[in-house]
Amino acid sequence: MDLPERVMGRLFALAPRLVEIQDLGAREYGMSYARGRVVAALHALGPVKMRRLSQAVGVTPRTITGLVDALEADGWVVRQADPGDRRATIVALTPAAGSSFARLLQAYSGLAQDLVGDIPEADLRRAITVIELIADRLDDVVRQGTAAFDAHPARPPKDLRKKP
Amino acid sequence: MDLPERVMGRLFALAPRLVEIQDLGAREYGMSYARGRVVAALHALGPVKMRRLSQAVGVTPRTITGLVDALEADGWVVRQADPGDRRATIVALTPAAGSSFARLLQAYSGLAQDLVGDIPEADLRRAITVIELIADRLDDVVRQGTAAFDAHPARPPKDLRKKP
DNA sequence: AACACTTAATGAAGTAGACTCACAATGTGT
DNA sequence: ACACATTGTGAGTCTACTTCATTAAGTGTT
Repeated sequence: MDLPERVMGRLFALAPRLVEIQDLGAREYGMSYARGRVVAALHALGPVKMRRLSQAVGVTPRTITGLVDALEADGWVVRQADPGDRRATIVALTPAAGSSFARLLQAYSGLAQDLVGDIPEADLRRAITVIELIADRLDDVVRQGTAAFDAHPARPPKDLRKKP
Repeated sequence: MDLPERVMGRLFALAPRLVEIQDLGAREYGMSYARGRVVAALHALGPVKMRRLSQAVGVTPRTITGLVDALEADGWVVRQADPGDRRATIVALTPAAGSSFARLLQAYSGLAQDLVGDIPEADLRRAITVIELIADRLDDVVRQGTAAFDAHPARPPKDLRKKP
């Protein structure tokens, strides 16, 4: 088996575990994975409009409405009017949520130490480079949709699926 | 920011994209991400009991029942009686599904070439080592549940959540 | 100023995937 | 033979996600 395949295979296998560990962390703070991603985006971006938040998280605007509803009910975020655009809503972390999330980030920092703290610096730097390159290129692939698979004509074994 | 944090941060950011690209591939073949994982597990393991399949995929037995129901309706898998245990059901890929999935794997192989085919072999090997190490250790963390976070007492900002 | 067009957020309705709990059928050990 | 464990699934619920439709508000054109 060639190397590129193996790298991607390992990463694909790792992905669900990375999601799971984030899910565990989020639930420890009374959130779900999806809501945790919203809080993380807000932590990184600061107060933003709903529309922008939905793009950052990678879901439709309608989905963000629901997630923000839930986070607002639990006191994680507040909705504010946008002074410059009366159609828009600005979402912001509450101060309490900000410090809660900072604690969660600290826990992840400790986890990171446990996981890779003993690996030589040079190797870590190389790994970061590879991972970043994959992330950038994967971004393009995702943006172009299914183009990566279109070269290989694909059909399910039978076609008993419900028609739209 | 220290290196271990950065490595894990990049990986956490990469995870949703890895999932998304697998979702795209699965949908190209008329499946969803979750069903694709079931088919992938069957491809790797061969015919197995429902129970074992649920462990391989990492969901409850009840969830596998539903996924296999759907895959069976679309002709991806068949249920067979277990000769050695009349309680058990053995799930197997259909021949057509086997070759369909092989084509999907080929598409991923091409994708892997596009993504990291130009990276020096030595770097790829190092990256694989790091990723495998993380996967192994993360496995332990996930198995131990939330222990990694328990050191950091955590509360949501308010406690307005519905009580169980 | 009035018109058409676009954009922002959300209501309504539906689907998929995940969970827990309960249960009947079957297997296992004392 | 009896108690206990295991296997798969029915029933019911929840979260996250989608699309389509709607209301309100901004933007641009004549």
